[in-house]
Amino acid sequence: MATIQDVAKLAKVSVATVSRVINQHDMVSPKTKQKVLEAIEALNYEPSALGRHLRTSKSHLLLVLIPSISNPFYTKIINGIEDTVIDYGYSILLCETDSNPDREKIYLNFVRNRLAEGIISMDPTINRETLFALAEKHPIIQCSEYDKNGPISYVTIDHKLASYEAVKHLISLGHEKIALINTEQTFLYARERQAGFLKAMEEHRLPIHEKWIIHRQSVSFEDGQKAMQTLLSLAEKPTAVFTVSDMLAIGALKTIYEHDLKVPDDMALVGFDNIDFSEMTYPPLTTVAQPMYEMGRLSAEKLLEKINGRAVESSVLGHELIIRQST
Amino acid sequence: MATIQDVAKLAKVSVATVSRVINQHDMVSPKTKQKVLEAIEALNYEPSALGRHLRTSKSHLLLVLIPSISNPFYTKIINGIEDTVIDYGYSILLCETDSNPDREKIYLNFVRNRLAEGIISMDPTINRETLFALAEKHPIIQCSEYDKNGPISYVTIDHKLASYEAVKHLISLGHEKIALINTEQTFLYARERQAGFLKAMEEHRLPIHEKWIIHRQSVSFEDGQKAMQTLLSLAEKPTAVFTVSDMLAIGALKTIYEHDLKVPDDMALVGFDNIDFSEMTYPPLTTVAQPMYEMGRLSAEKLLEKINGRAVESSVLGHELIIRQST
DNA sequence: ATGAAAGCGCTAACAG
DNA sequence: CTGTTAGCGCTTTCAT
Repeated sequence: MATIQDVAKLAKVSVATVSRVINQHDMVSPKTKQKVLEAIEALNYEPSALGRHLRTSKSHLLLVLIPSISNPFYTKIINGIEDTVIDYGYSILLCETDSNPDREKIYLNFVRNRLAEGIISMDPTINRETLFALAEKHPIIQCSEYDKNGPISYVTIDHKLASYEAVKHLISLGHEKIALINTEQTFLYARERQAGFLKAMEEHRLPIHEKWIIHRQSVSFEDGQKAMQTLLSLAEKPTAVFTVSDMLAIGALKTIYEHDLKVPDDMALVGFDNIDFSEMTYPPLTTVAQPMYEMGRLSAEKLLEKINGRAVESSVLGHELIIRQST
Repeated sequence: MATIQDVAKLAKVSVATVSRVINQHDMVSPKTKQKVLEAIEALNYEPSALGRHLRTSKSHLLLVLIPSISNPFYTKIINGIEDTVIDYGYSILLCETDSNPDREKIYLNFVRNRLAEGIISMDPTINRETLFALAEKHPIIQCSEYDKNGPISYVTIDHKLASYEAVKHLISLGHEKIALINTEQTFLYARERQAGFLKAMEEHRLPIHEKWIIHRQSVSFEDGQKAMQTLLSLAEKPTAVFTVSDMLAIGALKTIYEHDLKVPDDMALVGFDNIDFSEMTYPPLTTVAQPMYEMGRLSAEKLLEKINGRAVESSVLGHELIIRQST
């Protein structure tokens, strides 16, 4: 494998000149440049990223932390991130934490050992103190999940308002017995969306049954199925359900059919995220659209800004209630 | 940021000794080791991956090339890859090519410039010659998509047999008018699956209408919808459709409903991949299960073997026809 | 068991 | 416009 030395030797110039040609520092005469280019060509030379990284202390790598790559919500955000950073010569180290603290530790260390220049965290289960401590020395952006009064800039939507509107929609359709399928309230988004749900219910003096508020550990299809099974085993059943994720809603939908009930007649259903699948279900899901691609794009832009030493603000993006046939 | 020099100075030892402690080369006396450990602790020192990489010419990074992260088929494979490589201290550089040659070029270059130690390619659109040339100098494994007579080891299933069985299943149900929704035949899997389809049809002397074989550019929901629209606009319509991907099948399913037809009564439907969502549709999809996680795991293991200089064989894994209510 | 020193491949300050 | 040179932070002989 040819090095810059080999090229210099063959072109009969110094390594500095070769470096100048490579990096387009154009105070190189056309003929020298030509010689160098020919040598590069002849040796099939490619500058080593390893040498360059050490010298410049820049890896051009960004850490992206997600709980699970199986949720299309995250993959859309990743699309936005990747499309953005590639234009700046950066790449992403995709790290699925699976909410496993050991993995988290390994991955977070990538920024401490300079392998990554910064972090976009979408993992709600991550240890806050660790992240905050890291943020003192390294550029970090939180995407979707964030800490209101923490030191880290974030990109998110107004979860409370969004879920408030979704529940209001259900109420406007005449529903009075409304259930909530949520994840554990350790996550901010879960607390916020629950708050929005409660606000809408209270405003309309609707009954809030403890048994109609289900907390599941994650947002998988399976959790949605289980949650709906619980709901349907109740003596008094709700007529509508608001779920905090399309994945949960789709699982719930399946269980509803297995009980020979009809959506939305026997049970109305609202999801959250507007993943592509949500339009493909039967009936298509009413859901809250988050601007996922834009969230990714913006997070990436902010992180790059931060890496370049500039301060960045947090952003709260808009959402939209998409009304389809499940309500 | 503390370096190994700082640690050495504080502990009053040489950098070599610090390095020995860090890397557990234990010909270090317990007391010296203790001193070093204390200095590391005091300085909050973390070895720089950049320095280490240059010195060892190992980045412990692997390139994973996928056409699109939105397809759950790939995310399952990535799960398998990530779970495997993390145990060996490796991480993955996830690169979505979007079938864009410019991106491909950028990403493939990562292995030429030593940023990545090897490649797992799942991209069918990638330029074969480029990949083959690269494979002469760098460890590469092809996953799912592969080249039969190429120089690169691969992990795949028997696409032809799998689709043959799927179509036989349709035939055994009494269907005689069977359509195929495929992608472009530039991809090996598309050719193989089409061959399996044709073989089953010919074996039973069933009519093969040119108009019943649809080729779409990708395997998105939208392509499935469009393909089914084409099929349903025909004067003579098929009674069953075999699609080469669950994503296509799910899109097709939606279009079938929009035409007020019933599945499987008016139109039977078979997918491919057994993504989680295929069980969530109404009715659940009959599909061919690929061992996606295992494909990822095995690809990773083979790549790591290759990086360590050992030769590896290709593997053809088993598949399974999952019969559900769409047929 | 420990240290001195070379050098991985590159960039950039400085000199000319 | 070009060359010399000093590292970036680490690992690893080779001595001792």
